[in-house]
Amino acid sequence: MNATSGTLAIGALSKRTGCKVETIRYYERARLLPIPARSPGGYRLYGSAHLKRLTFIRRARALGFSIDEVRKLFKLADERTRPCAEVRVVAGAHLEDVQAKIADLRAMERVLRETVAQCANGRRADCPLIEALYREVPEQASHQPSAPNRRRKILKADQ
Amino acid sequence: MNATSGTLAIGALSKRTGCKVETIRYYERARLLPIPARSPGGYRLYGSAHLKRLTFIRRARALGFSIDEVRKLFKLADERTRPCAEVRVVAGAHLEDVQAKIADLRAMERVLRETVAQCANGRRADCPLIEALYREVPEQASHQPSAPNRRRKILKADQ
DNA sequence: CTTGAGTCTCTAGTTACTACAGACTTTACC
DNA sequence: GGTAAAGTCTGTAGTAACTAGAGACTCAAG
Repeated sequence: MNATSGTLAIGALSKRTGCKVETIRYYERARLLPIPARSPGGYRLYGSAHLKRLTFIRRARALGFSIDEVRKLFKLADERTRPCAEVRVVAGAHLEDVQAKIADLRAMERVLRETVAQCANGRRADCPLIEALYREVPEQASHQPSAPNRRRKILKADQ
Repeated sequence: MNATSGTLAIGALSKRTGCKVETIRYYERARLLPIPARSPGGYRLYGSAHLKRLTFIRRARALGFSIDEVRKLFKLADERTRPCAEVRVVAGAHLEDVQAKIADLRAMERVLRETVAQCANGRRADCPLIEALYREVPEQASHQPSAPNRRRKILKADQ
C-alpha cells in the first residue's frame, strides 16, 4: 500500500521481516514495538524505525532471548551511555542459560540413545525403554542453576 | 495419613515422587493419572499403581517427552503386545527432536559467545552485541524439521 | 473439642504466540 | 464510478504445562 514516503502497512512489514502480522500486533501490545501512526481508516503505518526495531526483536528472539530480555536489551540500547558492560551481563547470563540447556539436552540424548539402541534389537514383550521409565526417578538434583536463576522452565520437572 | 493398607494421600504421593500436589491434580485432569479412590471426606487416595504411573510420567517428562507423547507411551506400555518396535518409533522421533534442539542451541551459543567476547574487551559506546542485533535477520530457513514435525516451538521464531 | 495442617474445587495467571469471527478499509479492475 | 477481492481492524479464546491463590472443608493429634 501507500508507496509514498517510507510507510509500510502491517502486511508489508510482515513480509520484510518474516514476522507474522498477528505477532507484530502482539509485540505492540507487549510494548516491544512503539505504537505506530494510523491511516485515516485506522490502518497501522510503520516507518523505518519500526522496521529496525522489529529486526532487532526477531534476531534476539532467534538467539533465544525472552521477550523480557529483549525489553532489557532495548533499554540498554536506547540509553546510549556505556551499554557495553551491562549488555554483556544480560547476554552473558543468557549464554549460561543456553549452555545449561544444552547440557540438559545432551544428558537426555544420551539416555534416549542408549535405551533406544537396546530397544532396537529386542524382540521380546518387555521393552527396555518402558522398563527404564518405570524405574525410580533419579534425583539428579545436584545441578545448581548457574546463577540465582529464575528461568529454565522448559526442560525440567524440577522440584 | 492413613498408614493402613498401601494408600497415600496426595501430599504423601507428592513427597514420594517429588511432584507437586497441584501437578498431580493437573495430571489427573489431563487423564495421565487414573481417577483415584476418595476418603469419606473427599480426599484422594492413591495406591501403588498410581505411584508407579506417576514415576513413569516424571521420568518421561524429565527426558523431555511431552504430555502427549507420555500418553502415547502409556498406551503402548499398557497393551503388552509387541510394544518394543512402536515404542522405538516414538522415542526415536523424540530423540531427533532433542538432537535438533541441541543443534539450534549450539548455533545460538556460538553467536552469543563470539559477540559477548567482542563486547568484553570493548569500551566504546557502540556495543557489538547491540549492533549485531540490529543487523538483518539471517534467513536460516533451510533446516528441515527431521519429520512431519509439529513440535519445536521453543527455540525458533520460525516462519 | 479445638487447632493446625492438609486437602478440596474453581478460577486465573504464566510465555509467546496463533487463530478465529465479524466488521471495516483499500486497492484493482472494468 | 462501482464492485469485488484482499488487506486490516478489534476482541476473544486457544495452545503447553503447569503454578498460585481464595475460601471452604477434613483429618489427626493433643
